[in-house]
Amino acid sequence: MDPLAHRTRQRRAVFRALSGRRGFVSAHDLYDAMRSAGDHIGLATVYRSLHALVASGHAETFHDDTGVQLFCVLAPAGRGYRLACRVCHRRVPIEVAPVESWAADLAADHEFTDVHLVFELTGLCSACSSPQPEAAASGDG
Amino acid sequence: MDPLAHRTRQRRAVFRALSGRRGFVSAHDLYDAMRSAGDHIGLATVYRSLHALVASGHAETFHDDTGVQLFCVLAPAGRGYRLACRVCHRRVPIEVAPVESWAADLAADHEFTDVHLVFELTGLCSACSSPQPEAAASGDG
DNA sequence: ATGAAAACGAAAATGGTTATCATTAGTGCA
DNA sequence: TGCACTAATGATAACCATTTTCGTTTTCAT
Repeated sequence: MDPLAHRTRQRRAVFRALSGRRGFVSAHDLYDAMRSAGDHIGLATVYRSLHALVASGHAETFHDDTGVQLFCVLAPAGRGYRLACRVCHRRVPIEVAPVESWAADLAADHEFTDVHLVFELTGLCSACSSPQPEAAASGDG
Repeated sequence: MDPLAHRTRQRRAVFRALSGRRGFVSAHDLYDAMRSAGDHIGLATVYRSLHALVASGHAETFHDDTGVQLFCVLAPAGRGYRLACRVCHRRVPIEVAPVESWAADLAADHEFTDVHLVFELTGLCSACSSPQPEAAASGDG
């Protein structure tokens, strides 16, 4: 099934908006972005479309530390992973094969099947980290 | 630091109640159980105590498929990463150091700082994947 | 026992997600 | 192309887990 073959304009728009994102987004963020971009769409429709995309296997989702559900276009093996700057959104393609094989290996080792790997690596690129004030740099842990 | 050394009766009670549980519990479930058992305690206090336990490293928490936060006394491995079964929530502590160092290495290689690694590995454990009836407990996927 | 500070509990507030329902858009068929 | 039927939409209310509020109670140190 082709996600772009979805019946409605809105669902296609959601898929396109999600595809244009690097990394995971919350439904609300995507909604805000789409409205800002001029799309006329409702929050409920964004949620429905996102869930439809997940159900049909075109997107994946998980809940972050605060319980918010995040979405991302499904990354086929070997594609979609990247190192992204949280400030300027610069993306660096990375070779994630070792991690994937490590994960597959580990899962098989514990007799787990149907393994899902959610993986996202973000940071501040050299350009964005240089002039950053150091005030709130304290990471916990 | 001994979790039983917490200042208040309530916090001790929450720790004891959580310790008596085999798997993960939601704050509300624990609250209900404690009230049923005769404890006089408020919901907010259960949440506060649970979070304090997590913060002090005596419990761990994650969000299930529906976004509900579940708690459990800390597994021996300590770190937040694990391989988890999406059906029965059985967890296998995993050695994630190689991935962390790989990520740190990669980030440094690209001059990224303040790196965030979102990493989640889930699957179906041997018990849950073998005799899956496709009608009843079908995990959509 | 006494005072200051922290924790408590009940209830209200918060906020992300889902349900409702009148309306609109999309699909199949003549 | 036009019509009828069905599913999708969108504004808003409802939901519900979690957090905050705030007056009261408990704890810790003296």
